[in-house]
Formats: sequence, structure tokens, C-alpha cells
Amino acid sequence: MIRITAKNAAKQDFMSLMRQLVRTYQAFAAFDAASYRNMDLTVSQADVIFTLGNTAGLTFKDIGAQTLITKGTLTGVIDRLENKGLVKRIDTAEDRRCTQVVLTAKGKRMFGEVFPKHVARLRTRFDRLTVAERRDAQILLVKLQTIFSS
Amino acid sequence: MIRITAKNAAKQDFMSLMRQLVRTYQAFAAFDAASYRNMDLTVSQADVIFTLGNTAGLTFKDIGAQTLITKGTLTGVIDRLENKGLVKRIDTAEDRRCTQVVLTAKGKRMFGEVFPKHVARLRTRFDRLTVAERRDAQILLVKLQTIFSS
DNA sequence: TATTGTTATACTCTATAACTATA
DNA sequence: TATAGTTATAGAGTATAACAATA
Repeated sequence: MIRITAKNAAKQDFMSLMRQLVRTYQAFAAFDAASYRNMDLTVSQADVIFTLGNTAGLTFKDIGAQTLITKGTLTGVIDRLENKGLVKRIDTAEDRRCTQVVLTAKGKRMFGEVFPKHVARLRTRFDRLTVAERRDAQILLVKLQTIFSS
Repeated sequence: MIRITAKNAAKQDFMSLMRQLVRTYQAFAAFDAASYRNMDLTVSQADVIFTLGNTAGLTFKDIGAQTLITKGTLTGVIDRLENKGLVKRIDTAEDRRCTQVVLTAKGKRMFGEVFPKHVARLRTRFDRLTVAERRDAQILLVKLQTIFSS
């Protein structure tokens, strides 16, 4: 027997919100990953290309900080992107411990031509929301994020 | 030079919402995964235990449908849970192609005692939101989910 | 013929830690 | 001593497809 108390109702409340966050993210991630598969990229690889786009190159440290990929893993991800001819490593003169990673011409083409198509595909979906809904969703997602940070 | 046009503003708008969804989920997932690591479970394994909790057992097909883990992968996940003594396979009489997966006594203890502590830890965070914020977040997440489904 | 779960393969990511070369 | 990136190891999930047993 389950008693319907204020406490149980509140518990139900947050559990359902939590599950909804997961379901929503999974729906987005599945939609997103389908594009990357067409580009023959994994999610991590696409993440790196996206991060490098519109920059003059970033160090492993910078990329790791932005993508949340740890350095050991990042070496492998960059290796695979380099094998695909999408990025290249460049030694830096200032601090010879650092390595810059930059997009090659092929990588720039992917970021400049293929990615925009992906973005357009995403956009058609987000357009189904009103401007107010997008604004409110953004505000609430920020609030949701803050409760888990720190 | 970047022109600030209505089109660019709208693009910026949805891209930023998209990134926020990812960041929020990542913040939650990092918080969540820390608990599972303490229980010596991976996210997938915890997902299965959670799914099996309060049921009399589910088939591979059922578990796969609820967790989005494909059958080939699920065999391995269940193997590892079985090795840890948390679940067991039971052949079904009705349809001998199906296998039921049920929690063992140890698995029930984890679901009944360890998981609630995890839930309580999550709850302290969700309590930082007001009831209205949780309700609004839920509504907007459902809307966000629907734009990616179908 | 279709479905359920298993097996096999090859790849990718994760966590951890030791290692190198620089600073 | 500390930092940036590499290497090594073991484990875990993913995708794909072929397979056996059953319906």
C-alpha cells in the first residue's frame, strides 16, 4: 500500500522532473548523433571539430576544458581526427610543452559546409517552439544546471 | 565582421538553448555518476537495477525498450550484473525464447537501501528549486522532448 | 518466416597511472 | 616541482551482423 502524503508527492515530483531531463536529453542526443554518423564522426569527434571551428587553434588543455574530455582520451580522439585528415598538430614555439590543434582545409570545409547543414536540421526542430518557450527553457535549464554545480 | 541580423539573432538563440541543454544534462550526469561509482556500478548497470526495481522481473526486450540499451550490449551488461550477484536470469515457461531478469536478494537490497540514499542526495539539490520552477521546468522539458520525437 | 537472446568483431570512450619533455 | 601531452592497461559501451532456439 502506498500512502499519498505531501512528502511522497514532493518525491514523485522531483523524480519525474529528473527522468524528464534524461528523456529530453536522450531524444536530443539521438537526433544529434544521427547527423554525426552521416558525417562519419563520433559525438566526441564532432564536439572537438565544433570547438575548433572559428578559432585559430587550441591546445589540448583548452579543448579538454571545453569538451570535458580528459587528456588521455583526447590524445586518441585527436589521433583519429588526424587520421581522417580533419585536424593537425602544431608545436608551439612559446611553450614547447604545449601542442596546438588546428583544423585542416578539409576540417574547415566540414565545419563550414557540413556542420551548417546539421545546424539547419536542428533549427527546423527548435523552430517548433515559440520565442517565449525557448527563452523560458533556457532560463530554467540554467537554474537546473546551477543546482548541480558546486 | 559579424552582422547582427534578426536571422543571426534567432540562430544564436537556438544554439545557445541547445548548448545549455547539453551543459545542464552534463552537470546532472556528473553528479549522478558520482553516486553510481560509489556503488561500483556503471550508469548502464544502475539504469537496469532502477528499471528492475519494484517489478517481478522483465525480459531482455522490456529492459532494452526502457533503457535504450540494444540487445547485444544488454547481454554484456546483464552478464556483469549477474557476476556481481545483483540479478539472475530465469527461463520463462510460456515463451521459451524469452529470458526473465530479476533482482536477487542482494539486488533488492541495493535497490531498497543504497538507491534511496542516492535519491536523497539528488533530492537535496532539486529542493533548491521552488515548486513552481520544478513544474515549469518539467513542462518545458516535455515540449523540448516532443520537438525531437518523430 | 519472424522473434529472442547470444556470440563475435572491431571500434571508441573511460579511468587511472606511469612516463617524457619541458618549464 | 609542476605542467602538457603521450603511452599503457583494463574495462565497458556501441554498432553490426551472423547465429541458435523457439514460435
